[in-house]
Parts: sequence; structure tokens; C-alpha cells
Amino acid sequence: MDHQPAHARRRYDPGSIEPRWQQRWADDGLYRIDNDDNREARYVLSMYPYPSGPAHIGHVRNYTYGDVLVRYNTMAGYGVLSSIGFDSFGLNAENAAIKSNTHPRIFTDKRIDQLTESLRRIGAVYDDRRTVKSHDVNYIRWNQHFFLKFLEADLAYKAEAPVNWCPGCRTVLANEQVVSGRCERSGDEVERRTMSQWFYRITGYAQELLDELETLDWPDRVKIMQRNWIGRSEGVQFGLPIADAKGTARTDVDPLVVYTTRPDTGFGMTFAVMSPEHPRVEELVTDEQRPVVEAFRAEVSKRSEIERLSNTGNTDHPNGQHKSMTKRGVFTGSAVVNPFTNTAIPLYLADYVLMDYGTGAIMAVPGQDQRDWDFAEAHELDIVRTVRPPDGFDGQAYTGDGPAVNSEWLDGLTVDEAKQAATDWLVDTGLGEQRVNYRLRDWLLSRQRFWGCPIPIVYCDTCGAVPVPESDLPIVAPDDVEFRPTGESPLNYHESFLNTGCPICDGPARRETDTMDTFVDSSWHFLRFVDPWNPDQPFSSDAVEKFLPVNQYIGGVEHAILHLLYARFFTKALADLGLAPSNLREPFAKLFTQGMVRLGGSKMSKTKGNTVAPESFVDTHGADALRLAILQAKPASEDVDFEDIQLEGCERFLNRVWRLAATPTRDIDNTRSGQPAEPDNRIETATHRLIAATTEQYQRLAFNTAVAGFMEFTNGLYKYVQSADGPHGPTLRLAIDTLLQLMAPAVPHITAELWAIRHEGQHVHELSWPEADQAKLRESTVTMVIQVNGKVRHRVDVNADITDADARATALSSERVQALLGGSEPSNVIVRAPRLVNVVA
RNA sequence: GCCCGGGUGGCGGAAUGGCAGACGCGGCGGAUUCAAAAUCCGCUGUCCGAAAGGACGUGUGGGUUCGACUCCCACCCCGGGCACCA
Repeated sequence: MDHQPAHARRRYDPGSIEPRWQQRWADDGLYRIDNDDNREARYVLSMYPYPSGPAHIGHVRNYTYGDVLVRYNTMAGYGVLSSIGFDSFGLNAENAAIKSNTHPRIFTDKRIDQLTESLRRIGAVYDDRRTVKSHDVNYIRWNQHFFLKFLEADLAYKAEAPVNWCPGCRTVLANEQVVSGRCERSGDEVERRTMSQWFYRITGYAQELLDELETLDWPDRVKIMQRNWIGRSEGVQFGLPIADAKGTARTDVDPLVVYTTRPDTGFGMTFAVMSPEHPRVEELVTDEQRPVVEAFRAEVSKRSEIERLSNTGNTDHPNGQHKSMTKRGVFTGSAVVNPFTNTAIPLYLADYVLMDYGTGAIMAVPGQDQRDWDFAEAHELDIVRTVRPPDGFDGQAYTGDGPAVNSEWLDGLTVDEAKQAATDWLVDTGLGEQRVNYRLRDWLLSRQRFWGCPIPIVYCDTCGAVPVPESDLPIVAPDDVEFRPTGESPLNYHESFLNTGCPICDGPARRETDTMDTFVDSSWHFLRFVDPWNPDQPFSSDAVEKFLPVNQYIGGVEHAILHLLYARFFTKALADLGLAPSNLREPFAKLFTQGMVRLGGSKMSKTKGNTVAPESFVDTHGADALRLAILQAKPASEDVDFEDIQLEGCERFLNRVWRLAATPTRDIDNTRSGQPAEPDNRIETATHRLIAATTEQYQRLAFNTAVAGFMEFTNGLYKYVQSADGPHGPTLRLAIDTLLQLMAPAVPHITAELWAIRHEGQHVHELSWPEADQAKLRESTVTMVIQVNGKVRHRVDVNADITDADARATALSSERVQALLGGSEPSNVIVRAPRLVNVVA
């Protein structure tokens, strides 16, 4: 191999072969699939990208993994659905539009073209006919259709909701746009405002979303995150009667309803707390306390939720429990009656109690809850322990198990027993009922933004909020709008869009100007992919049944909660509404979360300006080298530092493969024909082993070890070609051809080119996947390790069929073992023929 | 604080309870060359040793086992998620 053989056709030149094959795949429509394709269907999907211009390295990683699987599964004989679309609505384009007073569609379309071109240049293949864009009127139309269906089914509703409001930008901000209580753009302090907003009732599916996680082949990490997010808890909801001046329960007023998961601690309830937003605050506050309470409520309303819940600047509590921020709150002047002790306890207002969880009011038990303990200390309230902490406990609230104390008829019971007894008592006496609560909140849909899917609603003075009739869809935002930096949607100024007629009474009405959260768009694009040309329906049931659920979904773990939960909810809702097959309960059967690409240890992002443009590497090293470097650098599930993606070694390797394979085997000097000998059999075995290993590695996305296997095998072939007797022609030919087939999903261009050189008129990606011959996986001789007391002392080559007895005899008779035993008999001999013998002295 | 991951050569990493460090990067040496690049071949965990060989070695400390990177217990460190959800 130390000279270029005269017959080598040409040098490896990715710059010339890559565009040619990309064109060929597009022309042949090799990765197009029709809905009546008769191969077994597979749906391999990478997450819906936001088109931010040319691909960044993170995109390349994601779409390379997807592409390898698409190509592998195609070669393995499946009819693979591979499509891509663009999550093309959103703030980014709108902000750019405001800056230059240009329509966001102009930016968006350009960026989609750029991203499409980037993906083509790295060799990723899709059924180009199935592309979907969120801002396409056809997509908007079905999005609005779903909204109307959800509304009919009471899965969509409008309600007052507190939002993050930036006074400088005069707009609502998403939680992610609020950084420590301030607007990330203007720096203004974010306020909480209550606005009328649309919601999707995802909470109606809380239990199903929780239960069916079990059926999914997803990373545990993601399932756990969703479980926590849904946050199911079991407890009791019961009433605390309002106390009169003498401290006895009033019967003329409804009790204050509280929720607890620790009914066993009821005897330790020394005060009660309601949320500042609780609707009964007005009623329950005394005149004397009213000014203080009003001031407190006003102050709280100005805080963002994030600020209110954050504990920034707090230190961890010495006893290891959660120490939260200073407990802010005020006395209402009123008291309620603790039904366990029948005594009056003070009722407070505090912002650590949230209105949208449970009943918005709690029984406070400082002895067993650190938050209540902190509040009690700050406001000098009584603390009573009702669970005895273990000896030596020097903390504050004790939340562990132990015998009940100070609790009359519960004394001595364990926490679980006491919970049961207290629950029974509350239920039997009619005070309360068992209750399951979820932390999951309904999905706030409304965005005060222009660049999104309009919500198809009109407001009529007489009829109220009226859904737009199906026949009027799609409602599309007008193009002749002015983008002004007011922070308000330009739709608010567009009179002809705004003013319309009421579909019911025909009177004057105004259109809803809010648009939908873009997570709506990414909640069903994978369904549209299966039937994107359908003009009458969002998708047909037949097409969905053929391809769904997605066999392999690939994306970043940053979507573990929002996108993946919304998409699951959407799928269930569509199925229940008869819009998708009713048995489709989950969209993504199997999920793989790939790691992020970091630069200098920090997450790469446009705002940080530390992105790397992969296009330059395609120019200098070729797409195949880039793909291979990404595959090889790290396990796919782990984060990778960009510096660890090394292209030079990969490019060198591809050159080695080129020099080996571009020379037809018959031309290699000293190639033998005739019967294969022992060294040839070893190559044959290695070839079949590589098939088995690569197949298994692709299936579990162990790309880094698959690449290592290619390199190791290639190194072996180099030695083989240069061996004294020279290579056996047919054996070498099979080895190289097999290597090319196995590498074809990973490095599609070079393998396609080499295959065409070696087999004129054939296309490697149209071949079927090689199968390992079981009989040829076994080597005839293996190296047997001989251990003495578990340490390797000697190695011998033995026949792979060696019996246990022979292996034992071979080991014991070896000089090394004899020397180490020094004449004494071994106490034990472990034989694992043919791999290992362990002699225990 | 709670819940997940993870700690292996100079670096990225590999290894169903059975040869620790595959493969790649980097380094060293050799071949080729007028020379260099490219390429090819070899070596490359640490320590002792001329070598043969030996000792040590997968975050720390224990344990199980003929045998532990792998399983168990305790702890340390790093990364991520959640964090007033009653």
C-alpha cells in the first residue's frame, strides 16, 4: 500500500462526489415512500426544527443520527417514512421583522431554504414531498380545525390567568424569557397581570399521561421528569369552620376548604394559611386588618411567579431540609377551627401558598413541615410536634416516619397508619373527602404575538366569544401589517382584520388577535407527515394506522417535558375526538435523547455567539468526514464538546478505505485465487462478526463503537493485504464489499461512490442488509487466558472446541503455572473453555 | 434539599462478572523522499528492571466472588433536572 497502484481510478475527493450523490438520491426519489408501499412500515423521526438559518452543529448531530437510522432501516428492508418539517412560527422571526419592518415570512422562508440546503449538504435524506411548515396556510387550517374541535369537546376554554407582563415591551413574556424577575430583552421588572387567556385542558389527561408512561420505551430520565411534572399526590380535602369571636365554629358561613397529604398531623395544625389570590380573602379579612392585607396583596401581585417561587439567595437549611425564602404573610384578623382539637387557630395570608394548587388554602403544621415552621417562627406561632423524631434529631420540622404524639386517638400509630385513620375520620364525619391532585396545570395557549397561528374566535357584544365557522377556515393574518416596536401584535391595529361579523347574530364583532403557542404546531406535525397531501382531512386514519406510533423518535432532552407532554396529550385528545384512530394512545413508541454539543464547556447558542458553522467543515473535509466524526466522538446520548469532534482522523480513515476499495481486488498484486487458507478464514470470520456487531450497534444507536469496528476491521485488512502470502481474492473482495455496505448508512457518499466503482451500475443503498452467517462467526482457534489466583500469568492459543478437561490439563501443565504453584496442588480450578482457566493455589 | 446521570491513560472514549485501556486523537521511533507533506509500519497506563519478568492501576473506604470498571453498602467529587405543589 506504499504506492498508488496504477489502476486506482482517482483520489478521494468528497467535494466532487458528494453533490453528485445528493443529486442522485433526490432524482431517484430513493427515500420517498408512498402510502401504499408494501414493505413493513417504519417511522424514523428527528425532532421538528426551528428554522434559524443554516444548520448549526447540534442540528447536524441530531439529523445525522436520524439519517443513519433511516438508511439502515431502508437497507434492512423496511419501508421507512422519513420526513422533515419546520417549526416556523415564533418570536425569533417576529423580532427580526420588527427590527427591519419586514414581514417575518420573508425571513422564515429564507431560513427554511438555508436549513434545507444545510441538511442536503450533510447527506440527510427525506421524502421531500412530505415537508410541512407551521406557517403554511394548509397547516394553519388544520390547527384551527383542531382548536374548534377541542372547544366543542370542552378541551379548550377561556379563563382569567396571571401572566408575566413586561411594561417596557408592553407584552406578555414566556417564562423562559424572564430572567430573575426581569425581561431578558428590556431589563424591565416583570409584573404579574391577570388576563383572559385560552387554555387546552391537558389536566383532564393527567392520570392517563402518567399511567401510559409505563408503556413507552423512553429513557427513564425523561419518564421521571414527566412523572414529576405531572406530580400526582393523594390526600384529603376538608373544611375548617370559620370561628366566631368566642372561637367556636360558625354554621352560617361555609368552612374554608384546605388540602393536605398529611391528615395524620391534624393535631399539630396551629394556624391556617390562604393564598393572597384566594377568592374568600375579601370576605374573611377583618376591617381592622384590611389595610395591611390589601397592601400585602398589592405587593404580591407585582411579583412575577418566578420571583415569588424562587429562593435565590437562600441558603440550605442546617438540618438538610428545604429552607425557603423569608416567609412573607399577614394576619387576616380571623380564625378558623381545627376540627381535630376543636380550638380556634389564626388564619393568615401568605404568598408561599399558591392559588392554583389544591384549594389555595392549607392547614399549617409547623412541626412536620419546614415551610410552615419557617412561617411560624417568623410570625411567632405555636409549634406542636405530632410525629416523634428519632433520638438525636436536632432539626426543625420532622418529615420522616415515627410514632404519632400529642394526637389523642392517633398516638402511637406510624405515619401511614395515622394517615389512614385520620382520613377515615375526616371522611366518616363528613368533613372531607379523599382527593388526588396534580401539579400539572392546563396549557396556556394564548400568545400576544403576530407570527403564530391565529386563534379562530370572534368576540361579539351580544353573543360573546364565538368560534369561527369551519367553512371560514383558515383564518390567516393579513400581510399588509406594520411591524412597530410597540411590543403589541400589529393585528391590533389592522382594522379590516379586526372587524368582522358575528357568525351567530351577524352583528359587529372583533377577531381574536392572540395566536397559539408554537408548541401546538409541534404537537401534531408527525401526524400530518403521514398524509401531507390530504386536502379534506388533517390526515387519514389509514395513513396514521400504517405509520404511527413513531418507531424511533430522536431529539434533545431539553424537550423532555413540554413538547413531549403536549404531543402526547394532543395524540390522546385527537384519538378521543375521533380525529385519529381511537387506539392510538401514544405518538412516540421509542425515544432517543441525544446529547448537546457544547463549545468550551458551555451550551452553544446563537445569543452567546459561540456557534460553529458546520458548512465550513463540509467544504474542507466533506460531509462524510463530518458525519463520521460526530458518530465517533461520543456515545450519542452524551453531551459532547465541539473540540472533541475530530475530523482529521476520520478523514484519514476514509482515505484509507478509499485506497483499499477504489482498487478493484483483482488488481492488487499477489492476490491469490484457489482454496482459502487459515489466515483467509480469519478474515472471513472477522467479516461476519463485523456484520453481527454493526447490525446490533446501529439498532442500539451505539454509533461510536460501530465506527471503531469499521476502523479496526480496516486496519486488519491492511495487514492482510500486506501479509507474506498475499490476500485471497474472493475473501478480500467479500470483506471490502461488506465493509462498504455496513458503512453505507453512516458515510453514504463515499460508500455509494466506491460501490459504483467496484460494481458498475449498482447502488449500495438499494442493496439489502448483509446477514451474518452464524456458522462463520466462530473462530477456529482462540487465545486462552490462564490465571493463577485471578491474575493473568499465561496465554496459549487453543482450538476453539477444546474440552473443559483439555483446557484444565493444558493450564496445569504449563511451565508458568507449575513454577507459580511450586509443586503444591491447586485448591481449585475454574474452567471456562475455551476462553479462560483460573488456577486457585 | 430531593431525583437522575457520571467519575477509567496526556485527551475523547471501549469493555453481558472472565485478558482493563478496543478505536480515535496526541506523542515517540522507523520506512519512503534530495527534502518535506502525504502515506505505510511499529511502540505508547504508572513504577522497578538491561531483559525476562514483577508490582501497582478504573473517584475513596469496605463487602460479595475462584475472579469486580461491572454486583452490594457507605462516602467524596462533577454534570443535569426539579425546587415553597401542602
